[in-house]
Amino acid sequence: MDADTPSRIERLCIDRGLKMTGQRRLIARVLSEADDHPDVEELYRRALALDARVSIATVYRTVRLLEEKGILERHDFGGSRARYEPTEHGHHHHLIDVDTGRVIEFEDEAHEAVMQAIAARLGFELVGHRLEMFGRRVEPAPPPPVPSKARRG
Amino acid sequence: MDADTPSRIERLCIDRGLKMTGQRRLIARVLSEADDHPDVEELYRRALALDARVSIATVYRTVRLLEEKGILERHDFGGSRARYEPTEHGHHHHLIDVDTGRVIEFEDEAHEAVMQAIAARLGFELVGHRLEMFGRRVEPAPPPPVPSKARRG
DNA sequence: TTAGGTGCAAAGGATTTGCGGAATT
DNA sequence: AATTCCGCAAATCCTTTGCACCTAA
Repeated sequence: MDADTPSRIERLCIDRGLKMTGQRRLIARVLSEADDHPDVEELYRRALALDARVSIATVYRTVRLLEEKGILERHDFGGSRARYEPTEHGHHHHLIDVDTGRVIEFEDEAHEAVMQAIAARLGFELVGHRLEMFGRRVEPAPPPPVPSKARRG
Repeated sequence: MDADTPSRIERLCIDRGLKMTGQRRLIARVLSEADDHPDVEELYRRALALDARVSIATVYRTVRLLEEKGILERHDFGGSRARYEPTEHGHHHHLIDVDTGRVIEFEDEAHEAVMQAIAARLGFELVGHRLEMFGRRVEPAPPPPVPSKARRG
């Protein structure tokens, strides 16, 4: 993606009337190019690699702002820090590979339907829900010698 | 529950060979009597009310120990601190009332089945999962003057 | 007796914030 | 020009820990 072309997230920011500074543009670009679920530390690292004129405080502030604007979603995948991803593709959930830490996204209509049904049964209107599954690959090749970084929250 | 009768949690601790100190007995009792999902601060408060000889550090240590032993489950309901509940009744999940903060527990076989199916479809063996729903009570009375509820993402 | 638990206060890690200077509309 | 933002460092919040003392087994 060209550095001068407004990134997808930058466009969203503009649409919502946010003042676009150099650092916001930068962070928006990093977010737009991410296809994973980075934490603030990681976003900061990626942003720094493109332009050193950012502070981690600004990344925190921006990420928070974008979450409030509905542009970003915050997740808790069990680690100690929050991880973010752009709100875009329809409602989906996450399967975390407990051996590698890799996050697989998925959506499932049956599941959505069940959610609605459960809420209704309990007398509630569903305004949101969150699902994380933790799994282990079924009979993969013998696991690599990479020590799993078991971080606890 | 009599203060001298071992609480349910205390029994579990004994079964797992944990050294039972006065503070552990106390915390075990508080946990056994809780039917909600208190955070450490709250557990500490309740314990203090029964016996002042506890420190919050011990509550933190105990809660962590019991979680490692599988006696407690830690939850993240969106607030800033972790909340705990005894591991007991079968696998269940939580519906958080977004207006009152109240937590409703439920279990649902259909949902469990769907979980398994999703994991299998993705080539994983399910080792755990976490589900939280956020909802709002549906009132039987006619809807308020504001007709359309703008769906927020 | 001895491994392990406890209290206190200090340390830690993630995130927020006050403030003076700087950039955007 | 007015408003909002940024960087820095200090502050917060929740949680963990080092250390000296205490206690269950």
